[in-house]
Amino acid sequence: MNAASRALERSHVAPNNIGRVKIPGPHLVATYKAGREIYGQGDTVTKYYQVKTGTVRVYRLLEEGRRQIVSFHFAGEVFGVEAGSTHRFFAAAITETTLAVFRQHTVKEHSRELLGFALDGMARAQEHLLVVGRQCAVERMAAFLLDLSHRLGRLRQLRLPMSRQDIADYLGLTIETVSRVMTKLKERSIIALQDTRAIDIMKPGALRSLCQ
Amino acid sequence: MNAASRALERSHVAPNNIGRVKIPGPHLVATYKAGREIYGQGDTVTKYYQVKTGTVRVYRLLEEGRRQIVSFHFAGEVFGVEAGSTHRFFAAAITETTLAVFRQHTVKEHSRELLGFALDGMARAQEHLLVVGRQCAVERMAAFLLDLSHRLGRLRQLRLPMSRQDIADYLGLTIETVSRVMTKLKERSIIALQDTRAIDIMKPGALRSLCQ
DNA sequence: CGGAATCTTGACCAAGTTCAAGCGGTGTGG
DNA sequence: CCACACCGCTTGAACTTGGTCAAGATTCCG
Repeated sequence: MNAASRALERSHVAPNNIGRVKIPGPHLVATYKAGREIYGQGDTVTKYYQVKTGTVRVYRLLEEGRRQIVSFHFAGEVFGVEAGSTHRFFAAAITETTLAVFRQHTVKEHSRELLGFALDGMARAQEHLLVVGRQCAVERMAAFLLDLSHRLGRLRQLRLPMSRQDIADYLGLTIETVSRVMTKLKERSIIALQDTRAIDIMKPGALRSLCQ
Repeated sequence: MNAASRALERSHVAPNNIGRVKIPGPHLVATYKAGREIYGQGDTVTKYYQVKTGTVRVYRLLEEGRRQIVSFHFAGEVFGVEAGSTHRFFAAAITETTLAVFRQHTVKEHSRELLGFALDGMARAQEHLLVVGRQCAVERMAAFLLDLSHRLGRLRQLRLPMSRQDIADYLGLTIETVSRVMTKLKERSIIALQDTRAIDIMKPGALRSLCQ
């Protein structure tokens, strides 16, 4: 297949095209304490949300205590836009979070702006799928850390808002594996840890070559 | 978490809301032989497509010959709508396929209809992610077969348009594992195989209880 | 009929999970 | 102020699932 020979650069989902965009129209601002649920699976869709500060996780609970986190959302990012009339996932604040809340009264008249969010969400889910479907544990962590550093402002120093359990459930791993991979990256001096949540990316190049 | 106690019925992505919809506007009809590429990663996005007959796979090639199939598309389904101006995946015909081809000149004026496709694509990718991230091999196959039977018209008898390799690359497994799981399902009389591509779902209930 | 795909099966192996114990920080109550 | 329990994280050892490698079987065609 000649297609294979084409340049396949890692495509990060355009992080800035809706980044800190101010969405026009009236909205409320709501604050959620860490751990608070924003909406639940089965709830009627009436609003969508833009993170002002904090971090949100969108996830599904499966039987036997399994959980899959579908996406994290940071400042500027939009979530809660869905295909049907009821939410198919749960959303919760990870840290204390403030949200701009928009009414979704007439999806039709907002379709132009919503389209961007939907396409972005689709792209994110697809890239995520790639990582979870075809990469090993180290590659997943590398991809995750790079994505995070991009979305939090291309920083070398990261402060993780989420727990190891959240990371594990996002990457389709166990908490123990996440921990072991962290240790391995630390041993190779690819990252450094101030404490468990404060990560320093020492060798971004090494991370990049790991995940692709 | 009280959220966990809510009814969590398996949410199949609404298969019919854009199913066989006739999209208004001028379009070409194009035919692709089995295996032919429809677009490649990096190509400029100028069109989007609705399958009239046949089956399409959308995928990415990774290093070391790894491949992840992001989605399959059957008659009536739309693909090729993307966030950016270049395609982030490859698309190819699996069997001989005819497509209705729509120009995407002004995304803005089509945003209302495109929104539906984008939301649908997002939902599909998210459900897929769930399967690949948190289910074992048997559960993945079960989910796959059920999804397929829904989308091909809630049939008991399926004719798989794709190879074992395609299924493996869709589910994040190897071809050998797919084969072994098929055999196991056959041994348990949950499915029956006329030939490798013709599947009879004997116990849909058993399949359903397997995948969740 | 022969040759090439495609698929199945088996034996072995490795990555990641499971289970269990220990560490370190934090908060609480005696 | 210290003791103790709790929580999140790390580490180790045993185990399991699915991957790898290799050999056959089956189908598809020319």
